[in-house]
Amino acid sequence: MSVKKEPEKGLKPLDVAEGEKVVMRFAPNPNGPPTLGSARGIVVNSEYVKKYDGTFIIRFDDTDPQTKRPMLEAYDWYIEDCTWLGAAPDKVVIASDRMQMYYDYAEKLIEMGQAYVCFCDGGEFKKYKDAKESCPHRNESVEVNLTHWKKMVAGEYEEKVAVLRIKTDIKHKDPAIRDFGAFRIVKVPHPRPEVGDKYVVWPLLDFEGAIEDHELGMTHIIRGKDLMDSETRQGYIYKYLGWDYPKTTHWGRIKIHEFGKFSTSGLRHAIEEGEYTGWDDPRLPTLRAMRRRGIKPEAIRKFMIEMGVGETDVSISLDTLYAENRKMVDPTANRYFFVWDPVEIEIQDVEPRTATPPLHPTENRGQREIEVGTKVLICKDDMESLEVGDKLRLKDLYNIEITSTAPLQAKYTGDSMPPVKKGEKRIRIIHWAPIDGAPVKVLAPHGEFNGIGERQIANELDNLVQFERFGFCRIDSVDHEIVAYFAHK
RNA sequence: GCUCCGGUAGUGUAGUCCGGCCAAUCAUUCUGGCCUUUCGAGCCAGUGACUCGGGUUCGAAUCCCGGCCGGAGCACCA
Repeated sequence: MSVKKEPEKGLKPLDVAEGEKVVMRFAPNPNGPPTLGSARGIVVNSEYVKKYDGTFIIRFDDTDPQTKRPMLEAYDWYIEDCTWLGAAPDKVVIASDRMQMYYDYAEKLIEMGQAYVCFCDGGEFKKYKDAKESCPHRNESVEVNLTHWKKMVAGEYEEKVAVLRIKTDIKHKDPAIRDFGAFRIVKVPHPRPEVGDKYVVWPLLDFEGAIEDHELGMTHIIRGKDLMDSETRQGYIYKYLGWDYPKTTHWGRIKIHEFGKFSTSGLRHAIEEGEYTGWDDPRLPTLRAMRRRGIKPEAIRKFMIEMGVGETDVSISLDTLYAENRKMVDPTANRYFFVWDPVEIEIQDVEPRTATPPLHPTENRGQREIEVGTKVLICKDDMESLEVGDKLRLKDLYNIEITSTAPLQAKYTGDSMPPVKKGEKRIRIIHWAPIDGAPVKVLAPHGEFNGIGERQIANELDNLVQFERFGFCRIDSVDHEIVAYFAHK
């Protein structure tokens, strides 16, 4: 009766029947690499499957060789990225391998009198539909429809001439439901070589999905709310075939502030134009880019799970994801100095020495060693605010006082942190780099940064480090120069 | 035009099914403070919300009706 209102953690429970074995799927069209948007589907579905010890299936809905043409490499990329996200599939199904099955069911439905070949063009059919009237082809006999269907499959009609429709209720109050299309003709070969030009008649999503969800024994489906009407449409197929429909949940659109609106085809075009370096360019919302930047899969999982499954459209900022990632990497990320837009500063009255800043401010991970002569590099940004007489501290090195700005010069004023008097602001601390440090390039979503960093950064290949006062970066390569990908502050 | 769905702080969520424990949870952002060493990390604190109007009720974020706002479908895309 009175149920406690405990704050609920994670995903809401699923409606699972006694003894039911949960089967769920993620069903992308591989027309590009998985993005942060895909991650929601991957993570949430796989998380439910983990929770209920079920089966997680990846199904490639690749039945459109033309408009949203699949990309050959993307099939593997999906598996790769799912595995990276901790969502390795129990089973992988490719729709374009299963065409005969779709044809068999189509034929069966025609024989039952529940599907017909329609020769109306789009506008023509819409008129009938809007008037709640049958088109002339709807009442053709089973025999005639079968003949037409066989000619259609055999490639005897041109594109757009014929389509197979499922009979629903032509007078249904919702126009979206009335006699939807199930197959159309596309004479463009499929990109997969094993499929190629074997088929000219391709199923539409509502049909393909309906058949597959039943064939694969799906118990629960989570999908975008743009597919809400699908259940009603597909329900007719299920009714004709005597099947039970899986339990469905819908979620709203997800928009990410940092990336705004993007389309796979738009991104592909921009990459081809050389606007981006590739599908893992740090400015892109792909999972490959996230991985390269050092975003942990666990952070993405947590982020998506906490977002939950709601029907409202969400417009989120990546700050939350970054914060999650930062918590995970902060204890293990070593600290280094990286000076972008470096300028030289000469320090007078000082002996060369070795600075030994700690690798981490709180974890006891040892220290780095930096040889310092009489000159160091500091950021141009820091330099620009300096005036003669300013006192500041070079972090983990010593204190200086600016003596000249026109060649930038300072004098050494002591090793220890000056005591802070009450009410006074603590001395300004800036970071620096040795004059003979390693060249470093940072590729970030907000631009490219070039400068000099500590030489020891070269030992951190593939690790996530923090460049002090700059942000967390993954060291991507250490060849002639160090290349780092920016993760977040 | 027809049909469907949704609306809790800047953002995302918990709570809504089964009204009282909700002057509303958690996270993030923002602001401020702390730190013998990051103006950017860390630590601490603070600001900040039930779309509006009616109704039912002793009592409504929760139930009902209406308005407003937002989203989606009506494709030979997925």
